[in-house]
Amino acid sequence: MKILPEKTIERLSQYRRTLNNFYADHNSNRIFSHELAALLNITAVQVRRDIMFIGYSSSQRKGYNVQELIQVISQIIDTHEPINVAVVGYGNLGKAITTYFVGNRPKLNLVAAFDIDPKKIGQETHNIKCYSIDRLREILVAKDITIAILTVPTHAAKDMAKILVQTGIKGILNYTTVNLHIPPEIYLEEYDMITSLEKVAYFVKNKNQ
Amino acid sequence: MKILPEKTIERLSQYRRTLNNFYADHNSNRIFSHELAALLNITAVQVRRDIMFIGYSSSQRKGYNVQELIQVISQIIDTHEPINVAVVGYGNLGKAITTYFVGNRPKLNLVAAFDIDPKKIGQETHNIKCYSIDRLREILVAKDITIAILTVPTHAAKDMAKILVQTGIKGILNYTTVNLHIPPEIYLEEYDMITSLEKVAYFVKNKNQ
DNA sequence: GTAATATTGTTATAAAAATAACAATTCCTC
DNA sequence: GAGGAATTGTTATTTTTATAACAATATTAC
Ligand SMILES: NC(=O)c1ccc[n+]([C@@H]2O[C@H](COP(=O)([O-])OP(=O)(O)OC[C@H]3O[C@@H](n4cnc5c(N)ncnc54)[C@H](O)[C@@H]3O)[C@@H](O)[C@H]2O)c1
Ligand SMILES: NC(=O)c1ccc[n+]([C@@H]2O[C@H](COP(=O)([O-])OP(=O)(O)OC[C@H]3O[C@@H](n4cnc5c(N)ncnc54)[C@H](O)[C@@H]3O)[C@@H](O)[C@H]2O)c1
Repeated sequence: MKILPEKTIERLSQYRRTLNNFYADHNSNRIFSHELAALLNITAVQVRRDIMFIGYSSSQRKGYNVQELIQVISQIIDTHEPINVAVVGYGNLGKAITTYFVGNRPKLNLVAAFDIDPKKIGQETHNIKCYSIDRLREILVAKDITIAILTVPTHAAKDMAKILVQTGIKGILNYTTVNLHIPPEIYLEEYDMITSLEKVAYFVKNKNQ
Repeated sequence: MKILPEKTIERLSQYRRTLNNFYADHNSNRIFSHELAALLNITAVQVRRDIMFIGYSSSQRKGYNVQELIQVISQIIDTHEPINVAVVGYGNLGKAITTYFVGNRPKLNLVAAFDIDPKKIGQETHNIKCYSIDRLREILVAKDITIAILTVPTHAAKDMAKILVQTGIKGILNYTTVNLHIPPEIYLEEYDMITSLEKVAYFVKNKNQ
């Protein structure tokens, strides 16, 4: 299948989460585009267009089959084999993420954490161990880890990204407040909380214009 | 000034952060559009266009004055009076955020945290106290808090949003994996880590297409 | 002092994303 | 079973965002 737009991929992830909740709550196997849209604060057309993109269709006038839709979305955004993920930097944020992710997605396994601090190394949360950063390459290979979530301190981010690239990582989700420069074949997603908060502040301030 | 595009606001926040770092590192007061762009992995035109939007200009051929540019950006994205922010839900993520924010932005003050758990109430990090959620309205008013960062468990998110709306909050930054439904005059920004990670996984998988 | 070069500022164009419009279909009511 | 209503699927349009093109200007090299 042709590669899908970024925004569609983001929404597909949200659709799946919402559909799972919907199924659990309503025990209904049918959902209309406007129902799904309302749950996500978007328009029904948007939903239908995304669903068109992924090539799924319902019999008209009946709404979508919830289970089927979940499956079709999963076929697109999940991989066949589970993807293994590591947290690099087991501090406040790294630990929060580790706790949070455990068991969250069947095909996205958080399988290791790394830190440089001897006090952190050896710690364990829900069977996820924190390893010494010195063992990064060894463990990445051994556990077939392809994605890293970067939560080291700002000053260490650049070097750590370099090392991750050298070990052959395929994707990085960067939560440090440093913009990384890595080869284009490695997928990089960056998120900055302060930027989000400043955005909220700006639009709160300027909402009546 | 006319309201600026969302993406420009996001980039302005990033520009300011990058400019501050640049100034500290290089002790230079001049930066070219292509330098700033390279630091952020974007194009020089994008930078120049954003700077045009905010009405700042350098004398041609000399690059931008770093300090001035920081100031102009600050005038736009900062408020005159500092904005006060609260974290609602003092768990793993809420605590991480609290620790992280302290002193980070001069005009964005994280001034309180809230929780329902008696064990959390009364805890203090860097002078930020965790209050009982029962005192939400009282403290929001007393401390003039206008923005809330929501980090309660999923099941409590909906109700908490309702309460925040009732107390007259102006903006919410929602980190729970629940899409909120609040009146349009309240600015809402939502971010879901799982969606980001699933996006990375998808584009890692489909990078060669 | 002139030509070449580098850089900005701005307009023009393209690409991406969202919304609107509407035909086709199914279901419901009578 | 005719007519109306609701819903999907798709094309058309608009809006937003990013990129390209390029004139204007300052700087540098000679
Ligand atoms: N805490 C938050 O809510 C938050 C929010 C936004 C961004 N961030 C960013 O996330 C990053 C981490 O924040 P935090 O609050 O968790 O900080 P933290 O200091 O609690 O954690 C950082 C961890 O990284 C470890 N570390 C240091 N150097 C390392 C290296 N070379 N290799 C491996 N591990 C190393 C430290 O030992 C520590 O455990 C920072 O860059 C911060 O800017 C944090
Ligand atoms: N931890 C992460 O890295 C992470 C990442 C993405 C999203 N999230 C989301 O953030 C939220 C919090 O995650 P967490 O890992 O910090 O969970 P957590 O359980 O550690 O923290 C939640 C806190 O909220 C408090 N709380 C419960 N009900 C409350 C109420 N009615 N009012 C006020 N406080 C209340 C709890 O006492 C607890 O301290 C969840 O919705 C989760 O989905 C967390």
